[in-house]
Amino acid sequence: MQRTQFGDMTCSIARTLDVIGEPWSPLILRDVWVGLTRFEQIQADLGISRKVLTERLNHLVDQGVFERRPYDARPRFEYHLTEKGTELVEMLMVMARWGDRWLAGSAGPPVLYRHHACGEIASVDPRCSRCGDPMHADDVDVLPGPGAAT
Amino acid sequence: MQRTQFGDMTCSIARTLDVIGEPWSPLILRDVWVGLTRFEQIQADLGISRKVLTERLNHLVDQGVFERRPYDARPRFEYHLTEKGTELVEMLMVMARWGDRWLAGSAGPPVLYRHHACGEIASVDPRCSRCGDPMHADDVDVLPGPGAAT
DNA sequence: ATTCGGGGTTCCCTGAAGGAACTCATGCTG
DNA sequence: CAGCATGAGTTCCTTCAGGGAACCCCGAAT
Repeated sequence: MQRTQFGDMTCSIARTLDVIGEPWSPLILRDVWVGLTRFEQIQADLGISRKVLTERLNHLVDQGVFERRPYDARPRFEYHLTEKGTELVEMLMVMARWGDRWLAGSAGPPVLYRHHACGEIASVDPRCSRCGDPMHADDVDVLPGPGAAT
Repeated sequence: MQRTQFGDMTCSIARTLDVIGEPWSPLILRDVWVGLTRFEQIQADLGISRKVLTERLNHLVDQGVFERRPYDARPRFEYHLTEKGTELVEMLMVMARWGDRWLAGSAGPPVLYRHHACGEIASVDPRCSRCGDPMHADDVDVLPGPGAAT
C-alpha cells in the first residue's frame, strides 16, 4: 500500500477524506450537485482523465454518495445524489464560502447562492445545533467521544 | 505539469482545494487546530512522510493559513492558525459532523464538540447568513456571480 | 568535545494521474 | 441493410508525487 489510507484512523475527518478526499472528487460532487450528471458532461466540464473519472464515480457510488440511474434502453447512466451525498454538499458550501471570502479577489465570487426560504443572496453560516449561536473554530472544546481510540 | 492545478479554475471550491486539497493537508490543519503545533508532533501523530509534511507546511504558510512562530533561541517553530486558517477549520467541523453521522458506526463519534456559549455537546448546523433558517444543499439556487467566467 | 534532539533534506522506489487510442453496444441515416 | 455516430468506459504508456529511510545541520546540555 503506497498512498496511505485514512479510513482506518479513529477520526471522522480522516474517514470523510477516505470518501471524498481524493483529487477531483469534490469537483465531481459539485458537478452532480449543479446538474451535470452524465459521464461526458462531467468529463468535458472538468477536463479530467476518463480513467480517473471512472474510478472516482465508482468509488462514490460504492460509498453511497451517488446512485446510478439508467436513462436509456442502452446501459447509460446518470449519477444522482443520495441523502448521504446531499448532506456532503454542505462541505462544498462551506468551502465555497471560504474561497469566496479569501481567494476570489477583486472580481468577486464566481457564483452566488440564493436561499429558497428568504429569496436572498446568502452564504452558509455555521451555528450550534443546540443553541443556534455562531459556532466557529474557537467556540468549541474538543473532547474524547464514545468511539475514541483506546 | 502532471497533477492538474485547480487554482486557475473559476470556482471557489476548486480554489479552496488548491490551498487545502492535497493529501494530508486537512489532517495537518486539524492537528494544528487541536494543539499539535510542532513538526515532530504532527509527524508522529499522523505517521506522514517527513518530506511531504515539510511540503504541506510550507504551502500552508505560503497560503496564509498558518503562521510560523519561533519558540526558542534556536530556529524552532510552532505553526499557528491565522484568521484565514481559523475560518478554514469550519470546513473540518462540517466534515467531522458528516463523518460522525455516516461513518462512525456503532462505536459512536470518536470526538465530541462542546460549544462554549451553551456548554452543550453539539455539532455544527449550516444556516442562512441572511434569515438564519437552515441552508442545505437543496435549499439554494446557484446563480452566476460577478466573478463568473465569460 | 561529544552527544542529543528538533526540524528538516536527499535519495530511491512504487503507484497514481495524464493523455490518447481503442472497444463495445446501440441508434440513426441513407 | 451498411455505415456512421455516440456515450461510457477500458487499455496502455509516460511522468510525477507520495512513502520510507537515511542523512544533515545547529544550538544546548553534559
